[in-house]
Amino acid sequence: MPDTDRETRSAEDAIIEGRRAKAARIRARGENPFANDVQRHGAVEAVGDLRRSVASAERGGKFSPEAVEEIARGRTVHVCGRVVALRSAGGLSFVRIRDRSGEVQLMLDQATLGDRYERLAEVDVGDVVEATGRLTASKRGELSVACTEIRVLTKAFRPLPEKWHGLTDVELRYRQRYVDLIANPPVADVFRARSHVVRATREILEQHGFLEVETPTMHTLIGGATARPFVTHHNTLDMRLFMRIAPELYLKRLVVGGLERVYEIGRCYRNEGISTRHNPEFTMLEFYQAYATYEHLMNFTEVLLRGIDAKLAEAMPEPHAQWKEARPFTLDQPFARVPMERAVAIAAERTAIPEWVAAAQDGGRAVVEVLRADFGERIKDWARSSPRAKKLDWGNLRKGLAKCENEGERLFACYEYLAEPFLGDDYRTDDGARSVPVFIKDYPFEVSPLARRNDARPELTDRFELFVHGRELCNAFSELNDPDDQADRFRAQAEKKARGDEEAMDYDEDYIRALEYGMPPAAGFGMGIDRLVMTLTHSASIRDVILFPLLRPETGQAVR
RNA sequence: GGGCCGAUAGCUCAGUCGGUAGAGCUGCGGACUUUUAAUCCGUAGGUCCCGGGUUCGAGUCCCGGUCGGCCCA
Repeated sequence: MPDTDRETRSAEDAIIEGRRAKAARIRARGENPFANDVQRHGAVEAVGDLRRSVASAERGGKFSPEAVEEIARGRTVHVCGRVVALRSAGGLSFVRIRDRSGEVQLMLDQATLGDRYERLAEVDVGDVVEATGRLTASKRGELSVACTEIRVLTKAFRPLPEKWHGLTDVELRYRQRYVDLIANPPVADVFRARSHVVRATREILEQHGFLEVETPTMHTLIGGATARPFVTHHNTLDMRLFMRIAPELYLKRLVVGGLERVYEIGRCYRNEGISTRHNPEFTMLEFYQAYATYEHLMNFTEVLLRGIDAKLAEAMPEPHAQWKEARPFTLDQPFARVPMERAVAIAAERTAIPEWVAAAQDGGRAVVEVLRADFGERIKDWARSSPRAKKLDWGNLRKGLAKCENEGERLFACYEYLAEPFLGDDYRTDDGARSVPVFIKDYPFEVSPLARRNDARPELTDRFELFVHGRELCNAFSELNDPDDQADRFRAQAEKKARGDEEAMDYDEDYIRALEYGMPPAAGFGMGIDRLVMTLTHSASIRDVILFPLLRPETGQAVR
């Protein structure tokens, strides 16, 4: 029962109709409202280059018309961009356009343009225009192109969001990122920063002799991390495939193969919840270096992060200065290095719970022993001992400990609930103003199925994670290259899986075979690029650094 | 998965005790030859997220749902 008569015309429809009518007028004159013959005027100049070309005429952000014109010497400039503001003062109009490099004002004078001045009525905010003219400045010191020509290159049918507030509806921002990027310029800066971060990462790794490689993203087994995978299917081979959760095992095969220093920056997929720190697909950097240990990699991590930040600062000085100021942490001083047992002991002391403080004198393991016994009634006193104790997530600490199957998992659980939430508070600069990144190192082997055991204390592994202001950023270790030990660890994982652990790894026979050919001693490193960009640009959500984050599909939207 | 919060014009937001749906920006018409969120005059624009309930009457109260945000897992 179609009911077309009931069709209502919304305000937006009316605007779109008006803009289509303007496009029709342009067509009626014999011009194309979707023209693609820009180059007939010669090369288009980036407005950022124009601005730089007359930089010496600038004083305190303002340009003097005489100084600009003297430098420009009447040369005709040719610019293209999107109209972001439109103001008319009668016979003189101002059009602000933006291209990838910045913004510039166009001045349109009725006396100069004559009849063509009226065509300005066909231009709306949001249109893409082309203009030619000579470089000058307005009386108020705004760098401007005094136009001899302007035309619509691309007519925008839909109106942009409100000019002052921009687009703030978070859902719309993610669903229509193209609008977000136009309406909210700082958003575009974050994605420019992301590109610089990835490039800087490549440059630094190349400098250190690493080879970039690409390994499969569709795996037949689950490995390299503990996470639930996405499952897919290959028709011809009638084979189940998993989207990779990590590239680790393939990269280490390449170390066996003699490439010695390899890295990959690529998409990984984890079939888990969505949060401000998790998107189902994300970008991971992993690198592997033969003849290095996790101690080397701690040093290199500091070099890498400072190097990336320095290159970002060089590429985007103004936004970087703002981000750096807003950061609650600093990269400028040596990162803290704390064994996990020590981190637990320190955290226990800070709770001021007498039993815990006493146990902490004998180290983190002793604290774990105290917690191993049932909390019983003591939990009431414990939880009230201090402001720090009140902040502990007691319910999950208890639940987490109950699930543990061994000493290593218990130490890790204690670390996770006692120490990790406070890393940003506990490791600070001398003046206390900012947090200092901290390497937590020497993880129990039971929670590190691919890491090499410590020679002196085989119940620990040569592994670290880096936390920047409490946010996990990197995970690295000396690689386990003993095929028999690795086979044992895989078996333990397979048993976990058989008991219903959906995040456990599969037994990878081919990987064991590779290790049996001999992998040189090596250390490997993983870092989430998304989280790194969040950290450096002081973004609150991973969705602010992923152009098109996963969202539920739109519902109830009629096809337009 | 749980808790809290939100959804009203294209955008940003008000909407009192349940009683005719509001503003600014945008749009449209007009004035203005140096604007900078231009200004001034006029004018148009609504599936109040969806479904149900209570009521003489629901944007408002109740129930269910959808989508989103934040926090926790």
